[in-house]
Amino acid sequence: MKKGKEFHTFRGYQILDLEDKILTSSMEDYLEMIYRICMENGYIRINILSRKLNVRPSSTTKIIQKLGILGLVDYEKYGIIRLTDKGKALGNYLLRRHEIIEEFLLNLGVKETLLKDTEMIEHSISPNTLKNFYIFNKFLQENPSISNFYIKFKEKYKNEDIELTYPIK
Amino acid sequence: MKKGKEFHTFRGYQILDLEDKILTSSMEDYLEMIYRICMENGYIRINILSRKLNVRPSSTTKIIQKLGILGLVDYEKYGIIRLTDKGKALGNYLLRRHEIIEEFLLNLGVKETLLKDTEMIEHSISPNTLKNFYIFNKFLQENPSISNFYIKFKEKYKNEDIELTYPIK
DNA sequence: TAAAAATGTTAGTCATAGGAAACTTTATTT
DNA sequence: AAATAAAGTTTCCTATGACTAACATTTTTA
Repeated sequence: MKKGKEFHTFRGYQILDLEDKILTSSMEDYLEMIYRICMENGYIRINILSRKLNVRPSSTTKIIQKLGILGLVDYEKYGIIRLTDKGKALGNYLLRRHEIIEEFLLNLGVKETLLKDTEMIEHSISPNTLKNFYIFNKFLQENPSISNFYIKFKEKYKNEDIELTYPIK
Repeated sequence: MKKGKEFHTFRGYQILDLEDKILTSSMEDYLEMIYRICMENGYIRINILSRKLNVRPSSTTKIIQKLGILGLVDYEKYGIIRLTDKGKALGNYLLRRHEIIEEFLLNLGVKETLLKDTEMIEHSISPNTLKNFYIFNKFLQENPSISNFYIKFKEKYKNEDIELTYPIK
């Protein structure tokens, strides 16, 4: 009987996730970006998407084909990419998740690494943890005095050198 | 001139990280576990480590060889694994990081998925974000009345159905 | 101490998702 | 319309870190 406290490697978790998740982390990133742009523009092309995500078109083609098979985008060779209803629903969730995490990190005081940390955490947390992030955002929103108090509290530690960086080169 | 707002895929970030990071995420998981056990036991063996991380011994052997080359563990074929000073310093940091994140999530109300979320976030955040987590823990610790107030606040939303889960099967 | 069991290693396979190069198709110019 | 440029695709390659199977070594037990 496992105690539910079983450790796994990062890779191990990823492999376990494959079994019950529809999309891999990278596929989610593509879909999220497609959603962002299609909501404005109606469609997107391989090239633009590649540039937005800093990958080569050949990588994008491959992923789009997969998203097509999954019924998340409408797409045929050399054509434009559009979201299906299913793709829209999922894309909307992904963007929402992104925004909750981004606001959460912002509330905590994260700045320079905001985008990267958001994009990495997106793929790391369970729906319930996301909900907790969301509730925390709400908490600060509804209690501005605590929010301000917290901001002042942070200031104290701002320059304090708590060594929380890699100890070796 | 990039605006520092450049998006990347999950994979893209991982590949960028390889350039300036010493260890991959999985290697960090192995080292952290080695540290946990060596601090108690002085050494560890391939088999035990494999069981702890839910991987096969052949996977462990390969990673240990890499950690050996990096000078983080002392190890020779069929022998025991010990941490070098360098390995201890890094392992200590990794465990510390783990514990800060775990406490942070606990403070937010994460329970069932605590271990998995902690292990995933470990590899997702920058040192500065870790520091922000740490400061938040301190904040609640030093302000128990706010901490209690926050716990009550969470209760209100506990059963509220904010749909923050995958919208499709 | 010889046989059996447990432990550890090596070699080869897999999937993901990135890239380069060569090619095809579509769009733009002249 | 033909030539050129841009966009997209395909094929093949790479790395990581899982796995299995076969083999080697060490430890235990009879």
